[in-house]
Amino acid sequence: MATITDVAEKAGVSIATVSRAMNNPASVTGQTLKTVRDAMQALNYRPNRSAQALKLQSSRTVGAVLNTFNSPYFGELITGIDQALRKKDFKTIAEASHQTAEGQWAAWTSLMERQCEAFVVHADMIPLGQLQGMLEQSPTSVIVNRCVDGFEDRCVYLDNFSAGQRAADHFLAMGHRHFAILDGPGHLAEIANRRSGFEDRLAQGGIDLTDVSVAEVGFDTRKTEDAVSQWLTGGNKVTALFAYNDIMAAHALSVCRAQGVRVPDDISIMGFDGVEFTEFLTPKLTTMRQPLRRIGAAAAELAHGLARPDQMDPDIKRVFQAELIERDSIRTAGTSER
Amino acid sequence: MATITDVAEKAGVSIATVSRAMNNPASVTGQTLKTVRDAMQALNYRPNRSAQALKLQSSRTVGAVLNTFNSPYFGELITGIDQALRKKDFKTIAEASHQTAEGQWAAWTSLMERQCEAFVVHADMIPLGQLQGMLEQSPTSVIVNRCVDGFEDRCVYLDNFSAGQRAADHFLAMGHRHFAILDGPGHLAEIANRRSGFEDRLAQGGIDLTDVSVAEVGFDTRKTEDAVSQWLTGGNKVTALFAYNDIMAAHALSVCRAQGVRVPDDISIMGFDGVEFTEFLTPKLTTMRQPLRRIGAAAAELAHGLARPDQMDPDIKRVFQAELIERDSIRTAGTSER
DNA sequence: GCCCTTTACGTAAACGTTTACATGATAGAA
DNA sequence: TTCTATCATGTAAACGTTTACGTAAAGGGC
Repeated sequence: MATITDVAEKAGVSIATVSRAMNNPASVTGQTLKTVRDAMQALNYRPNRSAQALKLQSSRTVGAVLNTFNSPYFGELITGIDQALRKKDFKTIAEASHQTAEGQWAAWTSLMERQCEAFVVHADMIPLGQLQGMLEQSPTSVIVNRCVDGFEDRCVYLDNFSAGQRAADHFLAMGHRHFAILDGPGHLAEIANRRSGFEDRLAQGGIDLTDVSVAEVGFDTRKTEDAVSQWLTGGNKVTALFAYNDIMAAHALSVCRAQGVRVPDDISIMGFDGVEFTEFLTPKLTTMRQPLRRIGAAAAELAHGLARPDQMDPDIKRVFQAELIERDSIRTAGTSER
Repeated sequence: MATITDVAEKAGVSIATVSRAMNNPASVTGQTLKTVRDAMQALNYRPNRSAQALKLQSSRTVGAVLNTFNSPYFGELITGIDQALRKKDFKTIAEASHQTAEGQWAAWTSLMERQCEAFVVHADMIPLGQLQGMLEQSPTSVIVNRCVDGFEDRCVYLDNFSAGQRAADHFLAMGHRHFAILDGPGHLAEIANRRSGFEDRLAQGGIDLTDVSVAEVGFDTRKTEDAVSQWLTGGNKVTALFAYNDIMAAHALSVCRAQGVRVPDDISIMGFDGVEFTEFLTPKLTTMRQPLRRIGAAAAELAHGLARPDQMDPDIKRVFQAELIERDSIRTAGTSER
């Protein structure tokens, strides 16, 4: 790679002049500017951003810690982050943590070493205390999709409690009384919130929570299938199934189909996340959509603002509401059952 | 951020000793090592990778240019890339090009400026001549999913011609004679290859190619729906539909469902790519699977080998074959039709 | 006890930038 | 013509590392 010195030599000027020609063209004669630009062109010169970052103490980069790259959830999130940052003329570096606490730590610190100026971290596996400690130490880190006590102003997340409530409301309004929950990993605070909201409204609606079947299936699709299968064959008349994400809802749908159980006629299913493929399912899946792109963008803007306090937008939205997408996997209870 | 100088001061040694303590612990006394490590701990020291890269002239990073972040296709690809690089103790930086030639150029050069040592580039929009020029200039760039004349040894891709052939063979073997193709952007070489392969075998099978309906729908889902809708209502008895990707196949499925056309009874559909959600479709989609993760991994290994010729694995696979996943969206022709 | 080897550590240069400051030339005012 | 202000450019230091080289102390062989 050609360096600024090569360009300077070729153009017959000093490296300072080359630097000025790039960063402040007005401060250099038209003639010199042309010579320098020609030299850059001829040598295919590209500035070394590492050197630049070192000198300027600023990399114009924010790092993002994601669980994985190949999920529609994180795909949307990172797209939102990247789009927002692009507008600020910042770059994004993403690292995958593979959903382990160690991976999240490793990715986070790796991004710090790479001189990112701010961070958007999906830190769902890191224990609360440690997370708080890190947030204390790293003033430009923002946590996405988790609300951390004492650092609410540095968290951008979905209001899961309320989302759970509204999911329950919808089922209740459709007349459902017999519930099952395909639950995510219970140690994840936001998943727990969501379920709390759901059960909260169920209880208010007069449902005995001990009658609600809950299977904590985590990310295990096999467990999901077993649980659904059991609900379908057991005599407990579940008519409403709330899944903690769309993938699990899709698996539930498959099990129903395999067992000849009709959706929504025999059982209604609600997904969560609202990712693209839910639209292609049969029936089209009713789901609570997370505005992931906007969440990502808001988190990125917040992170950017933390790194550049003078440009901080004072009213960045931090708490987002899920949106119920009514499609075809839920119908009123009772019609085919009583 | 604490620097190596801070650590050296705190530990009461020179920066050289701190550096050695990190990179070659054996070259330092047990006592000093401990002092230094304590100081690093206390100051929460993280080495500055920019400075390191500058000095070492090596960033241990490869850059990847993708069309987008939120597609299952690129999700799988980048996962493969990242996994392979991780094994070599390299990092990945991905940039999204938004599927435009300018975006691909911008991402590529941006990654060069960020001192990546090698590149995995999805450069489907860059004109051939320019691409060849760039490959000439950048000896550690590898192109993924496109075969560039004269640079075959730096391309890792799917054998699309053969994939098209095998797709046709499958339809033919199932007795189909009336075809429609939902085609991608025709200017994309690999898409064209795929269609050539498909038509090649059709012709060999005695099909008159002028009888094959082709709609070049690109990425436009609306066009897809219109085209399918027309085939379904027209009198031309299409029984076999070959889509250039799974998304378009899913849309085709939706249109069929909306119009009361049964799949596969009335029409058989084959997708392409084999991404995860095809499994959740009804009927489960028969599709040609691209081994994207392996393709990504191979491309990454090749790129790494280019940057580190001494570690180059001489027999990295460059051409991959698609795999037919037989599911439920294709059945033998004739049963319900003649 | 002396010399040589080994060992542990420090000094300083270099990587590619940016920028404060210095310098020399040009132009305008007298 | 001379002095000064302005302007274009050059010089050199600094950013945080690594590492060749230098140096001083310790250890071993006689």
